[in-house]
Amino acid sequence: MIRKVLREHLSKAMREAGYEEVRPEVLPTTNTRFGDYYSTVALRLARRDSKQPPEKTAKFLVAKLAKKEEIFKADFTPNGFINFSISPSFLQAQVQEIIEEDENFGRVEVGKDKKVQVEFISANPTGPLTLGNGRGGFMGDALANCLEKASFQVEREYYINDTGNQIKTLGFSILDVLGIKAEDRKGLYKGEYIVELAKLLQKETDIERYRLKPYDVGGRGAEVLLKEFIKPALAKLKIDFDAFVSEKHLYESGKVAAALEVLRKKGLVEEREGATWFKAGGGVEDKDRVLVRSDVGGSEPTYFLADIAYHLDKFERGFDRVIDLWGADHAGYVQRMRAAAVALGFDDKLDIIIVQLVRLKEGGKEVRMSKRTGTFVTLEELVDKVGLDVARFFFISHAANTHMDFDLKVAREQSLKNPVYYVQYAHARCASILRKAQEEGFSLEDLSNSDTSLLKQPAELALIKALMKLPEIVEDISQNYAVHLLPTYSQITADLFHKFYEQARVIDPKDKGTSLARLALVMATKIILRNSLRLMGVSHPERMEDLSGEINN
RNA sequence: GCCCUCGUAGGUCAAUGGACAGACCGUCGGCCUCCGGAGCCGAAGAUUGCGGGUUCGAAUCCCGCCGAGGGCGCCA
Repeated sequence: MIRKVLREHLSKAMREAGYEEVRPEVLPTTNTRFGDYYSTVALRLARRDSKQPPEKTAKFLVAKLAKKEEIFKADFTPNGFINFSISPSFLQAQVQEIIEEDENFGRVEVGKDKKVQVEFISANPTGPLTLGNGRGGFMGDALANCLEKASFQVEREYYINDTGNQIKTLGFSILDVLGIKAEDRKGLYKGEYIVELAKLLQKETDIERYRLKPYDVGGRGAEVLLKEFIKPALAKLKIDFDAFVSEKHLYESGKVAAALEVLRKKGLVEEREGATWFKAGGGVEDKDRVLVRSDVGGSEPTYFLADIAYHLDKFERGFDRVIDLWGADHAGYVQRMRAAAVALGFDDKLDIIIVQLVRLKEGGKEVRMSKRTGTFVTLEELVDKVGLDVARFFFISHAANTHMDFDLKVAREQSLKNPVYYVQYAHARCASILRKAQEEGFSLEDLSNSDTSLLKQPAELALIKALMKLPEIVEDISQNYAVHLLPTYSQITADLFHKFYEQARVIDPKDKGTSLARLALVMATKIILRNSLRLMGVSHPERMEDLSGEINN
């Protein structure tokens, strides 16, 4: 990874110069005018030592840098930036490396010997998956893929909230459509799926038996819903989980009660007003949260206590890092979970990502989505309309904290000119060129041994610079969880490939050497695009025709 | 009322406190005797919601206001 190499060189130069900053930032430039990477250490140091102008520090550090003409050239500017340009010979060698590493290219070691858990979707088993679930689902899946690529041992988990009031409500809702009217029908779940669910339940069991026990009907309903609705949907969306953990099971196995004891032993618990409270500390009562409710005889634990038990369980399972992706409707809940994490000492191992909800629009007008009113678009409907690749790419393309609007009409109209096709087309084009080359009698077997030093055109070198950044992207995402960097990166790469294609003839029977070098570059591009698309869970067609059938509109 | 998040070209979004804020869609104008035109080249389009502050440097950090979304003590 070139960024790392530059960092190390700069770091060494700084140590030799007597500066403290051991791991200086080295960033890719946004403008090629300034080379390929740059560092602002000189500017940063100027803050500490105002007597030394940045330019002078930059000049001094550049002079200290070991001469590595075969890897990079360093320069400084009057305003104090240190700029690096990567040498063509280094770039040319990258093409061979990418081909040799193939599927493995992009792998980094940051997560070696570390276990990480990603918990995502965890949609309540009271209805089909929503667009918001899709956003969190695709992001969580892509994040898990990236963490794996960063050498973490990754586990994907779905937490099932299969207990509590919502289950009772589900039970009432099912009974209601079966003709057993609930007293208070206001909060009931509505929609086609409740009717379907009721039919399924009726078929498999004697509902009469449950007539007076809505909670049991709801419990069974949740099981069926998970099995018949949610899990098939996940399969269709190509999201795999390693584990489904049941909240109910946490209760049954005594883990919830055990968690309360842990808190009690640490002196974090207080009985007050008939309830049991978690003491947030700081001597302020208004941040305390209820662990065991008072209104049901002081015996019913809250979701909060169950969640503490759940997280304790996670860490008992030996994860070095736990990442929770929660919908924005849980944002207010983060603070109390964090407080519990601090009190129990796993704060530094827990990361909570809030994924903003998706606002649905129809022809520019907002449509309220609600399981209770039954007006919502399910993830499956969306995928049926625009295709899985488009849906995945679209949801991953937005940073988790941006509020996104989703207009099904627009999505359908735009699905054919979706940026995902731009990337897939570049991949198919690579495949096509390679096929053509074989027809023309070129052997693709040992492209990694072709003379890539013939790749000297600006468009060729620019493309290589993009290709070799994949490991940096993977490393960054494994640290900052910004999976939306992936679509952006793949688009930039595809863009540079298309530009290269337009101005450089790859297959030229009259110039075998250049042809082979360019074929190597095409092969390397194909590998990078394929690896990136895989990380996003998006298909990488050999021919664009392979995608037809993907869209059903 | 309080808390969290967001506000960037006409639209959808990028941009790790760094250099002249980048793409795509849309609009306008070009490019196929040749490896896939689902492509390429060019043009127009931005006072980064508004006002202050911190900094050598702010879309990014802090304060206030406006607008949007979400949440609010014992629902999950």
